[in-house]
Amino acid sequence: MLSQTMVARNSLRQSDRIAPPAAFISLGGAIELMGTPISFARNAEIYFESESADYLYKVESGMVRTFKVLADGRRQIGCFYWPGDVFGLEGDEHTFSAEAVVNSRVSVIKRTALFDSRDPHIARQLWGMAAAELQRAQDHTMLLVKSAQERVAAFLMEMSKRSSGNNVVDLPMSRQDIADYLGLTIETVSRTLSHLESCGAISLQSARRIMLCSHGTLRHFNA
Amino acid sequence: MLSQTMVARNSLRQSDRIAPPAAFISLGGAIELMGTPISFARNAEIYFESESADYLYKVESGMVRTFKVLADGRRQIGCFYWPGDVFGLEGDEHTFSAEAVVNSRVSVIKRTALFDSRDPHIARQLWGMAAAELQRAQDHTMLLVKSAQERVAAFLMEMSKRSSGNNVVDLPMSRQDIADYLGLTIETVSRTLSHLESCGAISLQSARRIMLCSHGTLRHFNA
DNA sequence: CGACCATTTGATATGGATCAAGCGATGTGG
DNA sequence: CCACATCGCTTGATCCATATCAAATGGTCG
Repeated sequence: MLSQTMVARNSLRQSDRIAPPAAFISLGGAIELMGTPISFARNAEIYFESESADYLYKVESGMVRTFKVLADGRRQIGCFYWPGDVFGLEGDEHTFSAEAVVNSRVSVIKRTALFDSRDPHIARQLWGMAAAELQRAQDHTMLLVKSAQERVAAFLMEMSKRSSGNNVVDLPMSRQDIADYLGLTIETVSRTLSHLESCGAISLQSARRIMLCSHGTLRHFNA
Repeated sequence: MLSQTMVARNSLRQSDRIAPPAAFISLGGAIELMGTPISFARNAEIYFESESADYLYKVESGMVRTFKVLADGRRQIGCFYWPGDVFGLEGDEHTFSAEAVVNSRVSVIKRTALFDSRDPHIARQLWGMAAAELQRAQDHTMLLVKSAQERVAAFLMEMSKRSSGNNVVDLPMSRQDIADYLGLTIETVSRTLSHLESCGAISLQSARRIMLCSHGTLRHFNA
């Protein structure tokens, strides 16, 4: 129950932000009409825990993680967001911080621009996002009560579904990221991956490139 | 990682429903204007996982739990809802089942009555509920990565805050409910409570009535 | 009183954390 | 181009928190 992480919390350097914030198109109809994407370097901070949540964000390329650092220094990752995902949809202030996992482009739009809109199309999109976010959080809760094998297997299947769709998964995130998402240590994640490989369920082509050989076996481990 | 639960899943008896469903006032303005509350007996089912989520529910008295039964038979409780709380706000179909923890009264309203409304007051209330629900789910996630002591201490403080507000907490739910909420076993919950008592942090006046003696100590355990 | 159910307590087992070392890739300076 | 430092990952040995198995206790209702 102690400090697993302590990772690069020095990610506030302004230099991480590659491009300056663009002017936002303050609405024209739908969420697709956002401002020019902003680029964030690997590990750059996008927003911080407790900042007021004035904007919504959409991943255009790369990957974003949201997380919270507990009193004892451990980091819990709330979610990984893929291109197309919207994040930052919370209450009045952010409950998590957000960082780029790899170099990423993110578009931004003022919350009020959407929430004040009377356009039923926008309202429907917003509710869809809220429902998706709640679903993610609930799924995450269900993950955390499973065994290490089940968590890792479920994680791989989720990553597979979100990425290519084929059997080879390229993980943009580190073992520490995975561990902090699954509520495990890097050692356990690593060992579990090795074990899944020895079972023939997966093949570790490199640390970050994994081939899922037997979805059946994985699903079995996932229970 | 095996069957902790297997509890009363035979809760579908019609007799559990004390009163017949009342006619709903199909909107007049706000959520307060719901139909006559329906009574549910202890452990009675309110809705089932995967049913289409056509209604929203508000606890008028008693307590409601939402839960999901995993493939291996374990039960995970998603949330306990107190009087005044609204539940059932999910996507198009329920991801959890809902049951009364004790004899309870629940008011019901058709989702469409609210979602189709153009009343900005209602829209604001809906977003408030969605935000609360998301917050609950995220807090729950953070709970599940803590130690048993931290989970139990956090649980007690949450219960204290939600109920009387004073130092004596009456728990309407069983140890099994608590265990399934915290992702622990009943034995661990029981032992942890005993330990907290031996530390002087709490006093077990009876199994379900707990006095919080030292909020400081509890908060310390909670980390 | 006696049956039943919820809770507590005890003894032991085990999954994952922790501590520690080794390994492979990547990058840097000489 | 190679020696070497660094970083991310894996593997090994051991420890500990919590699960599991088992029994005792207490509270409730007929």
